[in-house]
Amino acid sequence: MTNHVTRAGGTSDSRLTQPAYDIDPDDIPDIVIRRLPIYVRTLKGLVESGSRSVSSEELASLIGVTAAQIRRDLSYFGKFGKQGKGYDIEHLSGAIEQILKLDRQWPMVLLGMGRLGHAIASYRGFSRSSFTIAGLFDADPAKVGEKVNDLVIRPMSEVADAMREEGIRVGIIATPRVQAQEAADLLVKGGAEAILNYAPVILRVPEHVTVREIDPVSALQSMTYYIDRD
Amino acid sequence: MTNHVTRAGGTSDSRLTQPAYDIDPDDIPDIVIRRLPIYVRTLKGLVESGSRSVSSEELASLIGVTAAQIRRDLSYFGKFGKQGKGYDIEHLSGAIEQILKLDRQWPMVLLGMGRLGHAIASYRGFSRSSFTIAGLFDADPAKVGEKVNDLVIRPMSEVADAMREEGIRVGIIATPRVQAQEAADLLVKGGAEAILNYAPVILRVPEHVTVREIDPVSALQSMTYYIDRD
DNA sequence: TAGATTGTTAATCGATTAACAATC
DNA sequence: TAGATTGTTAATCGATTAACAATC
Repeated sequence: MTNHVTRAGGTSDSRLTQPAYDIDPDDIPDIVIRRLPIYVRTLKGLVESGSRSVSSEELASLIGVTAAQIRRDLSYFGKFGKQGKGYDIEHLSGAIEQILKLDRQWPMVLLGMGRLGHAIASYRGFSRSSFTIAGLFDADPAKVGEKVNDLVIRPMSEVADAMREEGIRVGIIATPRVQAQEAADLLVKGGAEAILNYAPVILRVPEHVTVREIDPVSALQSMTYYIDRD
Repeated sequence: MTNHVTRAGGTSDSRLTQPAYDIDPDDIPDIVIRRLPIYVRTLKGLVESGSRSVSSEELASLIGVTAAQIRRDLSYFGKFGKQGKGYDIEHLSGAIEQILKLDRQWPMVLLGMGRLGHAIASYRGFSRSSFTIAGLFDADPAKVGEKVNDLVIRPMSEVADAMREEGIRVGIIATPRVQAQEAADLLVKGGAEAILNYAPVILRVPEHVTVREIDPVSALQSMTYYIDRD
């Protein structure tokens, strides 16, 4: 789930909102990291609505968590608020984006260009959110060469080389289930450190690679448990 | 997250693998419920591969969890294995499917027929997994009447009535962000007890309604935190 | 029977919450 | 200044793991 990064030498600028000592990503619970995107999203919504600052209490009620949790989560990374005032929305939003490394655009490769792959390739939500699909790949020679949104589908065998050449370290798997592990292996070979997996399989990857599953079927299958009458 | 079901009167058939006393769904951690679909999926894979029984140890290594966790999870629901032997794969799989109420087909309504909605409507994975899309709805009159896979898109205003008439209690939201809460309200009005939400918003729903989020952007945004070099 | 593996309890680990001193 | 709200610590809650008696 996590890797073993240690950030290099702390700076001595005491005005930084980041704590002066180094943060080891391994010291911060992954569950906290997974909440940060929701904080950013909600803060950006507040910016749109014209607000300038929020208290942890207000933010918490918007998100549906406790104020204590928000304050504790943020305290892992530094001090971002003002007692009596709350948080400056733009500042906090920017700070979390920096923590998550969302202050840049991440190119991604997409593996598997069936129905699902096509839908993902055409999805507009990624680019607004620091991500760009930069390469499409499929194992089926019949699909290779097809053009999808200005990108040409390339042969699966070229993934690893393409990733290294283009400095891509994020991959999306949208292959059929049985080819997903193979796809993951290729991504790892290409130097992937983050994999978004739409295939219904648990992938085996080295410890330094993070994987997140997108699994609507499992989500549905767990909800029916709670449904009352038949 | 959970509701307040109590199953009616326990049976006296002592051969049942289900415990004779009643299980209150609220007594079982949601995190356990969310793992059950993965157990089923993995067991079905084992059936395909021709195996007849598995130990908790083997199953655990396939899934990437501990054997203790699997045994403890299952113990919430009854006794499914044989000491010295392990679990009969078909039997365990069937038992968990019954617990999750996957021993039937669940009709669903899909709200929002933009790009994403179309992709979801065309997805084949649901029907193999106890779910059927039975109704398509959109707020845009221009889309109403359009035929997608044998289903005609109906006006959003008809959702609640359609759900009640057809006895549908599962809904999928694929509307734009700003219309998602409105869509959720309509689903609740129609008697929904389970909502799969693809829109990037936290939905407000009554306590007896379960919601699960499908949020690939947040998943990506939390993974970049762990990426090493820039 | 001996060996293997379950089901379950108690110990451990980790995350959430409550409380409050610090401080804007 | 008084009031509000943060940042942080300690207490609580909940989930995971280890260990092992029960038993196939």
